[in-house]
Amino acid sequence: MIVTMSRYDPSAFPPFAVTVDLVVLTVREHALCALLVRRGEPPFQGYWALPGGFVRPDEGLAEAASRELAEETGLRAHSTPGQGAAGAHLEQLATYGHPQRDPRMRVVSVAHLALAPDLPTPRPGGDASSARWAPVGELLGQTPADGVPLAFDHGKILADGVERARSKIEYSSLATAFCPPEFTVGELRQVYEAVWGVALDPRNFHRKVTGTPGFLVPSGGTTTRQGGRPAQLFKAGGATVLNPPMLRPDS
Amino acid sequence: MIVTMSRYDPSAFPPFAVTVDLVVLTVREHALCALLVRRGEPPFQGYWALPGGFVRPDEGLAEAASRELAEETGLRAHSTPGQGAAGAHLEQLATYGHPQRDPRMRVVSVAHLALAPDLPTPRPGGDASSARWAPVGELLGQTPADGVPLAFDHGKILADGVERARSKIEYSSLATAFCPPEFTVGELRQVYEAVWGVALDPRNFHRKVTGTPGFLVPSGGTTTRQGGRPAQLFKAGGATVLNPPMLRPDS
DNA sequence: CAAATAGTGTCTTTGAGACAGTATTTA
DNA sequence: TAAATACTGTCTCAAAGACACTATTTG
Repeated sequence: MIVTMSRYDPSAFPPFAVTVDLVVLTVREHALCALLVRRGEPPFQGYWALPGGFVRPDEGLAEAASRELAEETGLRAHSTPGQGAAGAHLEQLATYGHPQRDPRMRVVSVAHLALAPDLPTPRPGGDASSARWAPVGELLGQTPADGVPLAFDHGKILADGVERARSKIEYSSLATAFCPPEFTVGELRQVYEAVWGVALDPRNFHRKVTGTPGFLVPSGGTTTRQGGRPAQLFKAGGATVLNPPMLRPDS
Repeated sequence: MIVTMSRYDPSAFPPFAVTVDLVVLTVREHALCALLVRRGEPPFQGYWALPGGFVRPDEGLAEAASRELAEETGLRAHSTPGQGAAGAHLEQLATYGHPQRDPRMRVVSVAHLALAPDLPTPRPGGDASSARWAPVGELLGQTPADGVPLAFDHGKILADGVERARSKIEYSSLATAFCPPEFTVGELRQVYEAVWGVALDPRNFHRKVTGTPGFLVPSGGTTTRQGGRPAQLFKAGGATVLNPPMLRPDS
């Protein structure tokens, strides 16, 4: 497939397929989990893969990612944090275009990262034969026992997405994207603990997040769904950048 | 150009052109500057644009960006900081794929960010009729008087690249990519001041960078090229992540 | 000499981490 | 009652910002 082309003549261009792949993350049962779908046909038939699909001729990249997300999960996407409910945070992650990443032809994939609160049960969309939430710890070589790798270069894409999420909750309010519309400080702390895989001091965490301007806004109510003394309920505040940032231990 | 396709059949895919565009930044005369080339043909004939070109059928995205960088500047790219000399830092920035971003056809551009030390004079590559280093302050609406916008969506791409550079020198050693192989603490401070557009206290800056483990390594020599008392020369150290980070004033 | 840049020291304030202690619920 | 979670306060240490001071060059 050699195509003669001049540098400024797009009518003679080498043809590529462009897809979007999604790293959809949530926190369930104190673990960071990613949405996977099982491939129904070759290549990599029977392997688990990230959800995704072709970008249509007349839609933008974010639009395609948003459409795929809705097809796979029913979530509506937005790029500002704090909506909760049936919404997920969605942002572009990176683009993967190794010439042989798809054995059939040249495919460039624009990966996106979606962060969502815990959802009922995965809803397989399109023609994927099934879908599941997989703890990322079991997928990223930390537990190589479970070891069937993901299809294509999706293991690398997932690792990049997880790393992006881990670093972004340090200096942004994105951790609230993993929470329902109203949540307690303890629930937010469990998000940080699950995403970072560390234990945080509940007392210092409380002082920190309630003292960071614009991070949390009291919603007025309280809840005892975590047991113990009733906890104040909060909504995400208007701040998107945290100043000072949350500090990840060790690193 | 409507193409019938099934979700998993890439032999019936909607055709896209894929390009790489480069945000090449350097610091000259105390100002952050970007490399621009003038377009020789429509659309946007006579406008300034970011350098870039088509990805070839058998090359990867980083490979294409590296090739374009060499064609436009003669720089060899690497993705680890501190090489200096004829090398530039190169990393993927983001991908831009609005359906109408190129009036001729559907083009998806994978933008890359390159950081280079001050270079002799721009070397127009390919068939660009000329090239220049433009101070980014004059391009980003901060001085709207100079006001001819860039071609396509390159103004947005440039803004995203500058923002990436500004934030990345906070927590990484990337500022050394703007320096020659050996440099003084004062020269490194001028890089931070030019990229951030602020004045920093030379004494606190000196204490900070020399106290951050792995950031700088004394090379043994001294220089008086900045005037005044001879200054120690340093090379970039092995650290890529700065802990604690450099703090940008105000923000 | 003055002026410029390099480098050190010192004080104050902010904030992170450790952790004691109190408050309010459920079992 | 014990146990769990929510929250407040206090101490210590690290580091950022302000800035006085000394060191070594050029003009």
